[in-house]
Amino acid sequence: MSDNHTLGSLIWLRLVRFTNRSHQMTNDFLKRFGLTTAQFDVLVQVRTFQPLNQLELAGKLTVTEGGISRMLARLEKDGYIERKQGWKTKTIRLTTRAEAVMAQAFPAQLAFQTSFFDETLTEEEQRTLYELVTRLQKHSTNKSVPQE
Amino acid sequence: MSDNHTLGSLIWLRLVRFTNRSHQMTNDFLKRFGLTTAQFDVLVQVRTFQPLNQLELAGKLTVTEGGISRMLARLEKDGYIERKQGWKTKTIRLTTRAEAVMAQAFPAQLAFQTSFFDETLTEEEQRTLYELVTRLQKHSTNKSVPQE
DNA sequence: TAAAATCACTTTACTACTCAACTGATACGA
DNA sequence: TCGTATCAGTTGAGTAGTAAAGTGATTTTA
Repeated sequence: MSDNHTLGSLIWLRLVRFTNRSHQMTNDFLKRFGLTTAQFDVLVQVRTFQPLNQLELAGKLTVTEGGISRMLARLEKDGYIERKQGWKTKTIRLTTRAEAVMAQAFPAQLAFQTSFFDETLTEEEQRTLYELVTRLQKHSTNKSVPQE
Repeated sequence: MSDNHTLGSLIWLRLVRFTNRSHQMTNDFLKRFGLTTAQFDVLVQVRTFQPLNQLELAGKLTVTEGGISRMLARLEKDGYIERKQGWKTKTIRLTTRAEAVMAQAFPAQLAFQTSFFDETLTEEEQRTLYELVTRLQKHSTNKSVPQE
């Protein structure tokens, strides 16, 4: 281990480059359905948890309220979601158009995403990776930034 | 394993949420040095590989040429880097100001980043994770998006 | 019951990226 | 020597995010 790196920092770098590349390729892949990676990500969450409000959705996507507000405005304009102002909150649902697109896009994207892993890791290795990454991800939601 | 998920897609989701959260927390952490995560990432690469040109740098950061062009324009304006027009290419170097900032920021950020891993995984587990992620990352640089 | 707090969401100004069209300099073939 | 190709970098238009201030309707409290 050199002065300039720790095992953790090397893992971090690989993770960032990998997720970045995958994000770009997923964007490219999803073009055939007229969706971006971020839009697809939102639609999957809405599809799974609808009806839900904006704050709940922001939490699930690890994005701020402001970010969700804009994103949903675009998706609404494009006819993918509906927002209904209820008692204090806006309730989000997929439109039938989005349901139709997702019925095609979801299994295709699932297969594409899965191929990244199936082409390099055995099932045993994937299980190990899932366990380690799950611990990391759960820890990161509790962790806070140290004081200055 | 349900109809809606594969092991690979579950790993992917955890990875995206984890890198996203870490990115946000790193932004927060680096504020004390007046840097963003993206700027820090660029400065580390320049520090390590200088002198280098913009295309080389774009490759290392898995970012497009256009993205690097804008980013470097900002960093130059803020006095962190210098660009010298050579035979066809622009050669990038850190300024003494950036060297001074990085001498402080680099070890601090290294320790912060490392803590994410040291607080949840044993050294043995980190070694395993590094090996698996390395294979994934290398594979992702060769892989291409399937035809429509 | 009028002022203050709360709550979900929006907006403003910004960073950071994408793709694709463009610039400007050098090289090269007819 | 005059197009033409190439090549590094820039730019325009757009998406996607951030932090922080603002809105507007309720609800609490003094």
